[in-house]
Amino acid sequence: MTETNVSFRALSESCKTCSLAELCLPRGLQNEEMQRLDDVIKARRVVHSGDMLFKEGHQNRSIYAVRSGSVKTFTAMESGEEQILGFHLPGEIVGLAGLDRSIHNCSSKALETSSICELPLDELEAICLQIPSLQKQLLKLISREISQDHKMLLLLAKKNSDQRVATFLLSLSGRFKLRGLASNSFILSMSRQDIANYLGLAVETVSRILSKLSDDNVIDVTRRSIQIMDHDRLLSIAES
Amino acid sequence: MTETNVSFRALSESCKTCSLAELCLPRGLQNEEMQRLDDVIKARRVVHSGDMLFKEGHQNRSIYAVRSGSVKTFTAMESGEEQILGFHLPGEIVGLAGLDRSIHNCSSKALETSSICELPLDELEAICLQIPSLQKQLLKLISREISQDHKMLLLLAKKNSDQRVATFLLSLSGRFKLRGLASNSFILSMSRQDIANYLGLAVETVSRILSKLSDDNVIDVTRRSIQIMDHDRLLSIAES
DNA sequence: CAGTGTAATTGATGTGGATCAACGCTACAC
DNA sequence: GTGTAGCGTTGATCCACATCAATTACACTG
Repeated sequence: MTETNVSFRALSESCKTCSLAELCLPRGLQNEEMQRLDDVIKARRVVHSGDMLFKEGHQNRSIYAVRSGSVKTFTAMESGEEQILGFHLPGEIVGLAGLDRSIHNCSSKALETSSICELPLDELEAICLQIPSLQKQLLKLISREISQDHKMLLLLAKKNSDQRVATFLLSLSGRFKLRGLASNSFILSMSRQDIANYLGLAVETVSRILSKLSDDNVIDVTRRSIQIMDHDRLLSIAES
Repeated sequence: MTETNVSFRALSESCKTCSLAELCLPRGLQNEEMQRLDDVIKARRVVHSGDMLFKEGHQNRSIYAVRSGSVKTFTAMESGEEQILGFHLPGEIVGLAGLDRSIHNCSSKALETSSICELPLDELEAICLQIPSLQKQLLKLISREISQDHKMLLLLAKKNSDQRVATFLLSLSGRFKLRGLASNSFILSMSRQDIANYLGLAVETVSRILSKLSDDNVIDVTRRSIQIMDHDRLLSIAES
């Protein structure tokens, strides 16, 4: 997959004109405030598939907003194997687990060519004290992160493999919709391996379930391209 | 279990003299600042086993610090069954998932007679803007919460039942130690059912593993009383 | 466009932990 | 004391998913 899911969106050089502003950190800011946030953003850089945003164990100095493309965050077990903690789409913030400026307890890697805004914590913290609505939005994003993690705890502790895969597809679908993208037809930026790892399953199991869903005409799968044919059915599988 | 794990500690009426201050929100505050935090604390109330601190779906107006005893937080699936998200010991903060003052996405219930400090978000937010080191400590506690959730994601996605139970016991042990309590001999405030639910296992599995660990002289179990006999062995099981 | 490496699929088999069932222990009531 | 209820343990069986193994489908390279 060489092009991003939001390749057709203009990648503005400023939060003020960024089409993702309503989802991202600048939500609710006045024009002048947004300019100050813009000034904080250290760099809007482009990363490629496999590039690291930050590494576990390193000093944490920034959080990152995904502007286009997608990234994953993951942590290593004692044994060395990785556990994927989340996938992040445009408008989502990466690195919130390290807001206290200690060392990173997870790593982050681009899944495809992506555009990333870097926000140094020192400066972000400073303007948060001056712009209460920014502070508020940051807290909202943190709460959302924790809630999302809680949903995953529930998924991993209670749901069977069918429910996990269905829940995963619906989560992606919903997040694409929120971004004004097609929610019933999208490209997976992550491998089956990544999906399996994230969902606590074997690759073969994920593959088999996708095939079964396809046979049952609930979805249509062609390698990384997904079409949701029967959203209700998928939902009832996810929540069964 | 009728008495709390920290029943011997003085339960002060003020953060300034609270023995848990170094673990809790007031960490790093000056004397005068601590007084202002004290003023924010709405109530120091005593709850009993089974009492709810807050309920999923209700409006979120406060966070809570556990002063003595212990509580659990949990969320309900569509089907109604609960999933425990965490256990909270003295000095730990409950309710961080709802810092944005939306509605609670989980519930919290006391596991035993416990003393709880309630901090209304409106006022907490206000003095956070005035006391930067309080703001900092709050962020640290949030980061810790997210990190803890990430450890649980890894546990649920990758660890087998032996590793899960061993990891659980070591986590409790470490947290008791941090509080100056006996780390090798403690009472579980939660039922086998709660442990199993939290770890994504069946009650029978938890029971069997505790028995096996006891047979192997790694721990000693008598109902809810736990003694860790061989910490290193337990660690090697947890990380195997 | 043949050749190679990686990702994904599909089938066959094995197993860890769930489920079902029975029983033991402790606490509390009367 | 005896009864009873809830929690915890232990044993027998089953099954969902992992693992192992083989094959297929692309993507990339020269």
